Amino acid sequence: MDLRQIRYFVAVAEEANIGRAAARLHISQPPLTRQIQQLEAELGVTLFNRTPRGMETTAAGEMFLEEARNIRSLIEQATERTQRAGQGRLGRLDVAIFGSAILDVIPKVLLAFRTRYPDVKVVLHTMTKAEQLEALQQKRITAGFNRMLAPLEGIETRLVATESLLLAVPAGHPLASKETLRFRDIEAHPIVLFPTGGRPSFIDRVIHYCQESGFEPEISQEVGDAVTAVALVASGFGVCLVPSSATTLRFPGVVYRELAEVPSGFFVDLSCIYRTGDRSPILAGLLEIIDEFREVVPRHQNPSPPQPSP
Amino acid sequence: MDLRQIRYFVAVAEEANIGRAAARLHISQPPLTRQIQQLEAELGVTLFNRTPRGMETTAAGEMFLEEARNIRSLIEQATERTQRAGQGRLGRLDVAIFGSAILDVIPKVLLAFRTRYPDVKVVLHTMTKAEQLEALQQKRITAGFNRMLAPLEGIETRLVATESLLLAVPAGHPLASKETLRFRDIEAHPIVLFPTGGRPSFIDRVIHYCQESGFEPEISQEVGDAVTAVALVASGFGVCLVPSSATTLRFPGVVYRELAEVPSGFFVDLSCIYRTGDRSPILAGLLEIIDEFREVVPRHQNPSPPQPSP
DNA sequence: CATCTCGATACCTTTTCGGTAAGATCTGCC
DNA sequence: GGCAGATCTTACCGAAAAGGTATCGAGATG
Repeated sequence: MDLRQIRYFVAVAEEANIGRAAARLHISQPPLTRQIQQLEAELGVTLFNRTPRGMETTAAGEMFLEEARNIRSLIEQATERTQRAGQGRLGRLDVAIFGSAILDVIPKVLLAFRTRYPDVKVVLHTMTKAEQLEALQQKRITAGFNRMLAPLEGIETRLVATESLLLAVPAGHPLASKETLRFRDIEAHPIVLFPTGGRPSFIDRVIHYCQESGFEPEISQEVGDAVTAVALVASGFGVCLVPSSATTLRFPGVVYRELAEVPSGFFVDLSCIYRTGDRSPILAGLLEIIDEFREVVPRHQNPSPPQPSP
Repeated sequence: MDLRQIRYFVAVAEEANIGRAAARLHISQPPLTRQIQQLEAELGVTLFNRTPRGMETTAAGEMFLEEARNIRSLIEQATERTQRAGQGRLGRLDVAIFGSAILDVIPKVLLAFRTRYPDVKVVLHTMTKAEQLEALQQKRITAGFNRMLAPLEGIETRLVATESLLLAVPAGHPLASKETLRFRDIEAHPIVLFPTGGRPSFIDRVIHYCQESGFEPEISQEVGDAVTAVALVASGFGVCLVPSSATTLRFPGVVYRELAEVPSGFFVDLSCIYRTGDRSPILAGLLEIIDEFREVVPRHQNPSPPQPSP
């Protein structure tokens, strides 16, 4: 069987006349006769009764007409869906985020993506940095969001946002009442760090800041993610350095304070990671949106060019 | 697009390798390459990423693979359903019956048909004889059941059953108690006749019997169908001649009596009517079942060869 | 009975499909 | 680093299939 034969059959069935059907198909009549005969031979069924007035569908022909129309509409649908998938307007986007990346900019990016590509199903997976890299290579996800990324073979990164760092302080804490807070002021106070697992991470960065400023931090506790860290701050475990987007986390008993006289490079990047050479148009659409958002993002604080202390 | 291309595409997608796919399709590799290229060109979409290890479906390719499998299964279904329709094992049978034909043999025939052809939907229409003939010509029905049919242009008949005639008598009626009942005994009693409309009908036949036996019947009432007639008999309107199959109608206060010394041709035929030249295999199936049933049918009475009165 | 309509058949031309041979590119191995 | 192997692509040729023209045959029509 052949789609041509199906198209021809429908024309003949609808016109009930080979000559007219041939005209409609822009071919001459004899080849059409032959195609119909071949179709009947292949199915082993008489589809038309030949009358002196033309062609009249049999019951089997009527059945085949119905199915033929189904086939044609399915093919139309297949074509359209494939083309839309090719343009990235239809399909599925598997994205991994780390625990506290649900804050602020990432939901905004994903919301914009879903609005622009309503027929792309966005599936969110929660994964650590290491899990994201593995999942990327196994193609279980198309993109991941993370911070503190070292350049890696086969993985590309795209900057989403650069965030300044704030200090989360319990409301009654001595530091909460100071007017201007300098980085060195942290020295005397226990500090909560995150995330555990997957070094180098933000923890190493914070320790490095402290050493650069000339002191060793007193580590109160290491926890898995920012949300837990801020919760511990609320309970009085100590203070904690968090990306500015964490201010979306309004925790009773916790206030966020900007710091002056900060060490150099006192900010963190949030990036999107994906496979090098991934030409998926859906990924391209996501990156495009990320690019649009990046210009708008740093609103809690300037993109923090390393501030020399006065 | 072409079913060949779809078949080829599925093979390549499943093998992820043009060479192996070509082997599976029993063609050489270059034509396969070309068909895939043509398919991609026609869709305007890249379906595969060419890697040094083989062919890897893109997201669009994945989408098309899914649709391609749907298309193939739909075509398989179309083929099978059409073939079954061609053999009369799938489709629809529109049958017309007259009011009281629901008795006895016709339900049995239709039940047997539905058992043998479970995928043929049987649709029953209630029509008078005239309506049946019109519906047949307009192809609204495939077959009808009726009695007393005159030969007609374009209509074929097939005998379903030949039934003897019985006399329906009210329980307390003088005739109900007689030991042997002869046809002439009817003479003194009012008679209920059916069906009205569409002469010549059973009514004329009964009147003819009476005249042949040498008397004019006293007509109590003419009604539309046998069921009504028997109901009137129960109410004391008179007696009534009914086909033997009417004994399925067990009406309180009505008894059925056989008659002796009957006129010649004292029976009625029940026939199936259909269009001359209708080659529908479903109709053929119905006629086949009717033929099988006819041999079994006359069980209330012998097929009633005209009995010469002694 | 001549004529018209419609589908089927015969025969030829053109298109398309599949096969063979050779090219280009990347991987992996010694 | 160069060479063998695998894989897809390109080029060209013969074979199969599709379409076109001319004609036939059967049934309807005036």
